[in-house]
Amino acid sequence: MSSGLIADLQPVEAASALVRKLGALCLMSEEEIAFMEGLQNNVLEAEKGQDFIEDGADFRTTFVVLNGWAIRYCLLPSGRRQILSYALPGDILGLHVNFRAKATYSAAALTRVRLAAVDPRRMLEISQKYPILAAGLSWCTAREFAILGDQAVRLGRLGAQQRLAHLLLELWHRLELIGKNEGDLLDMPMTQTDLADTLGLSLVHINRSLMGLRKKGLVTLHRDSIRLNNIDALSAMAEFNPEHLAEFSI
Amino acid sequence: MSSGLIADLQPVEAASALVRKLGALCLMSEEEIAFMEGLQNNVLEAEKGQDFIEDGADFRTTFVVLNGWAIRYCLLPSGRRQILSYALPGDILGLHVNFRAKATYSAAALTRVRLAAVDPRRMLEISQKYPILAAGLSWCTAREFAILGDQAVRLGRLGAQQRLAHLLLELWHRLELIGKNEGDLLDMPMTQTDLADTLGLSLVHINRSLMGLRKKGLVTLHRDSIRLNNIDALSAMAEFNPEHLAEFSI
DNA sequence: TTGTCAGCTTAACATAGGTTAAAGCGGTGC
DNA sequence: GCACCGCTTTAACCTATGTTAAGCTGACAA
Repeated sequence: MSSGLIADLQPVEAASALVRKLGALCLMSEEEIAFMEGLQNNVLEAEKGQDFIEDGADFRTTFVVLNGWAIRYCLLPSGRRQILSYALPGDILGLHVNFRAKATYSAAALTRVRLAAVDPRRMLEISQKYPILAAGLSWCTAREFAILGDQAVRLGRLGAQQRLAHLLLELWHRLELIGKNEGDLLDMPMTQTDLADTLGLSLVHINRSLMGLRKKGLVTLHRDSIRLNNIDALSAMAEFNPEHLAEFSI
Repeated sequence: MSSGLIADLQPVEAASALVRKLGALCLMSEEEIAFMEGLQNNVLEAEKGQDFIEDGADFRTTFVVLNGWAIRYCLLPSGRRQILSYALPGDILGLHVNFRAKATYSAAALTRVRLAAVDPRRMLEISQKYPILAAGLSWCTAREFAILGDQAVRLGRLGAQQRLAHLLLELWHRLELIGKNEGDLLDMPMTQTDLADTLGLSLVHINRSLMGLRKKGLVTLHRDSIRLNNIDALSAMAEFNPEHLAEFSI
């Protein structure tokens, strides 16, 4: 089928999403890259909707998201759910699980997702042997904090349309960093129920707010994606601060 | 409130709430204890209300709270404030600041507070040289995540009285671990305006909710403290999960 | 083709919480 | 002792969001 010319070969993803992400942040040696890739050999797959971390259960594995989306969430005794954050390709779940006995949140696959399972002791090993990688992981941690902080700001101090716009902008910027956006078109694998549980609103009000943004011409809705028609206007109305997700500078 | 510059802080003598906290979690060698104590030599003092970390500013110092309370918060362009978390004695602010150029939140003294300023490179040094300490710090990080996650749950999925009760229980449990509670009496250095900005409510509604909890006999209000009359009943009504703050087990 | 099902949309009505305003209350400085 | 000031408390009224309920739509399978 192939003509045998090198030029005909399909470019293969040269590196895992995590290595590409870290590579965008700091200059890694061949050895460091090899080590990080080696960490991700134990690959698991979770079906859409499947839980792979459970709040309160023993939790001694670190997961790296290879592709697909996952959510971190808490379930309350009353049955209400709060989604804490979205995990995108290259994100790490349970980076600081180390010796903590129990998970403090659950995680589930939002789409079919491929995960690398890593022994957290190997993550500690990184800190001891590879200072550059350690700095990169530390940056990932700081970023996770900033993302969760922004989530608290949305929930505490923004109105419904603002919350929606703010979340869409966060996801758009994060996908931008890992090169998974097509212009201003944003992938939307989550349902409106998921959005409601993320933004502390009811399903009905999520729909109202989405229609409100559409009526203002700020977004265009598609089946599994959403177009951000005016990122500047959205950022202004949502009081969004992209600095919190800003790229690395040494 | 003030200029927020580190240079404004008053230098005073050293102490070590953090070593006591870590000591409760893991067995440290003399050398490790000495190292941790040595980190906390550069002591500063912040007046009540004084900012010492500013969102967006260059941020290359890690702070250890020696005594007093601080808050982490974000200010929105509209002027609204969201308090993200309370920092108590032994807590670390900016543990993962490392090479991240800018702070993604502000921090201010809620009471007069004594802080140890640490070069974040020395925190990285810990990971390389002292595995036990590194595990302890990793535990601190995981705990901060759990606390911030609980804050998101409060804001997203609890009613006003539940949010209040949930926050009071969190603080009570955290103070319990560092031995700063007197029975069920909880220190309350924050104003009702602070509570409002923590819980995503208005000042008036915070007061209504507080009165509601009092009317139910769940709390007794004092000038600068609050008595939790029935921790079990409070935990049940707030759907509070103390496991998220549980103590260490190796 | 048709039935089913998950997810989306809309409407009518209910309520938790916001806003504004004003009074009370306990320190602190003069 | 008085005046001020930050903080708390309460009341009256308003609005954003929740709830319930009912169609709607498109995908998929029999």
